[in-house]
Amino acid sequence: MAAGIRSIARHLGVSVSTVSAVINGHSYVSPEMRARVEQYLREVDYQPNYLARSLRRRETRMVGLIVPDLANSFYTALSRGAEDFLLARGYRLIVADSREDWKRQKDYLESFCRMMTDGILLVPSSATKAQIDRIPGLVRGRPLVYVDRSPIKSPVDVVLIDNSAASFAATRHLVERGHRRIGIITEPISLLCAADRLEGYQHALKASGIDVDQDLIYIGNNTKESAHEIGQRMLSQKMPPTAAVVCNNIMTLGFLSALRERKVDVPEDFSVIGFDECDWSEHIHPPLTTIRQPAAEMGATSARVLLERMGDKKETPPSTTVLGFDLKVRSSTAVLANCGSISTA
Amino acid sequence: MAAGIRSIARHLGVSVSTVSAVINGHSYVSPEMRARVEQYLREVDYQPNYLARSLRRRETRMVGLIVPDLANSFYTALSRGAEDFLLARGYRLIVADSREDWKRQKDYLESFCRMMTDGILLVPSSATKAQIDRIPGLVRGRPLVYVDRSPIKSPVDVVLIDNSAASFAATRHLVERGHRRIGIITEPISLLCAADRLEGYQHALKASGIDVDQDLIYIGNNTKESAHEIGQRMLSQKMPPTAAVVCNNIMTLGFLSALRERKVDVPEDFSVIGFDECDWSEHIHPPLTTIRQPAAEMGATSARVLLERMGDKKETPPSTTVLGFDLKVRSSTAVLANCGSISTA
DNA sequence: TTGAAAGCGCTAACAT
DNA sequence: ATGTTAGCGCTTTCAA
Repeated sequence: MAAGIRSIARHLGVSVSTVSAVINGHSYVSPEMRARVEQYLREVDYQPNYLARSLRRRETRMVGLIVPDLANSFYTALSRGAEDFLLARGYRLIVADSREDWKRQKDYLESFCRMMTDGILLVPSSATKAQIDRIPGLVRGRPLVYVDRSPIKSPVDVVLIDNSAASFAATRHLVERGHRRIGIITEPISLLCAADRLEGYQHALKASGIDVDQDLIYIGNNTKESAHEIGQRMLSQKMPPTAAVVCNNIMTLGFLSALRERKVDVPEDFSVIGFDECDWSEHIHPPLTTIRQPAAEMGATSARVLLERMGDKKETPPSTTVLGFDLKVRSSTAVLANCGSISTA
Repeated sequence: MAAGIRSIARHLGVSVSTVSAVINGHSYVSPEMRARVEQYLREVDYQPNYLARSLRRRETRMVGLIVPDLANSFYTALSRGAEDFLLARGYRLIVADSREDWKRQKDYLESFCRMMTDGILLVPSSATKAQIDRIPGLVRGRPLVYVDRSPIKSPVDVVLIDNSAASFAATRHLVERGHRRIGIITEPISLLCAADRLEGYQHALKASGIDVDQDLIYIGNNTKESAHEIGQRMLSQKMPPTAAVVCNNIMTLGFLSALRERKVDVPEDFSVIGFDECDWSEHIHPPLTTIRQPAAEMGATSARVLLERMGDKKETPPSTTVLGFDLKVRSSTAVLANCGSISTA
């Protein structure tokens, strides 16, 4: 159907290599010849077949990105950051959504390899240690960089924020508001990101002379539902906390709805601080205090690191790039009104 | 690097076609041979090169989807619906984000063609009529279906809801709450979707004996910012409306923030009804009354229509598939407290 | 400056 | 049941 280089050459009475040369802007083609070919190329609106080109060139100029939840606007922002950076350098970005599912992630990793993407950006989904260790093998030597989350001790490049410090800041913010019983709702701690956040939280408590209470540490799975369930459970405890740091913005929504159901007012009765800035962060009730991660920058930076790795012949050892974060204080965190006791059903 | 079919054949002392036959599950290979080959395939963890396979087979089993705003969860839901449907049928989905930008959309359309996707799902970005008319040409005969939005009178398959009826229902809901001055914040009316919504709105007003006031029709560009600016302008009018239907969920957020700035309380002073259900719809203040579109179903249905079109040799005329919607009433729409006058700065 | 020809890794006739 | 071979559409030596 679509005109190929061959038929074009035949039509023009020139060789395929000449046509190819003008398509690829090689300099030795005579101006007249170039004009004639270009003219015709435009006429038939020639579109190169990337399959053939990539097969021959042995590069696709595509990079794949896998995120655990594309419905989470943190990851769409990250994706746009990476896309813009790559587009400006002649690469296309293919994004895939693992939905926090190991199988899906594995399939995408495999697909990307089969599609011959030149490199892979991965926000690993939570998984078992054994699964996580399989990742480097799955990409079969292709350049890979972990973004936002990373395995504990990884043999590949990583780009993320200082999650420990971020969580420390969040927790300290709550302590400064007078809270002593502070909970944390975290992701499964199979990944460094979650482990660091937990660590920062514990560190902040200790630094303030508060004992870490294991009953105040809740593990969710990054869904609204799990956070909702955690909220229910939390409020049924004998001594519920008066504040919580929630490590994922989707979980924040689920947690807030549990509080609302139990008629626990935020921030009068309970303070909440979330991770990641969203479209709706300032629109929900009450406007949410959050730890803001530079999502777009994270995407762009990881793309840069990946491109560097791709162009690196001398096996430079894996790098770790740490980005900044900041605390955006809104209305969801406040000094407790009736210190110490909150109404639970 | 990666083992190819050729080196595998050589290693096994068999021909490439035999290896190819077992890879593709052709039945005429003897059980022993099959076992031996499969065994080795597993051993080296053979991954077929999709570029080569697709080039040869002249099909990629990939379909491309372009949405205007991936940060809008309506479109991520749509995308997941399409992805699940396609995956189950052996197709992969590539999603791209045009960011409501014609140039980006055009580039992706072109990219998809060059990548030889077998079909394309398109939620067209708003654009000029001339641009929209170019779309069928850009895909160069590739199967295409418009999703959610479509050009007025399109020569290709379309899947959407009855936007006119949806907007009618939204407007009527407001009328039933006693509102007479009702505004509509819509997308650029270059596409049928927006035109229909405007039409449904006007129809509902007329059906209730209310004159359509051109000053109550606002055209935004699907960004928070544009809706915020519209909100400002609206509240500065001599006779502002007391309610509005907002045709896009991102614009709803921007519009609400304008109301908040002007200290106009929702729903006491002003009622708002939005389009599309989001994670945060029930979490914002106040919980939002919305028209719910079946996003995932829309994705799946459009994928089905596309596959049918792809497998259709006899040029069946373009179809239009209309999906249902419903009205989810929450707290953002109410009877006006102080009928008729609202406080504007 | 242009052309001829050899593949990239795979599939699918077409032999055998 | 297995092997030989001709491409898919392109890029890229290499020769002319």
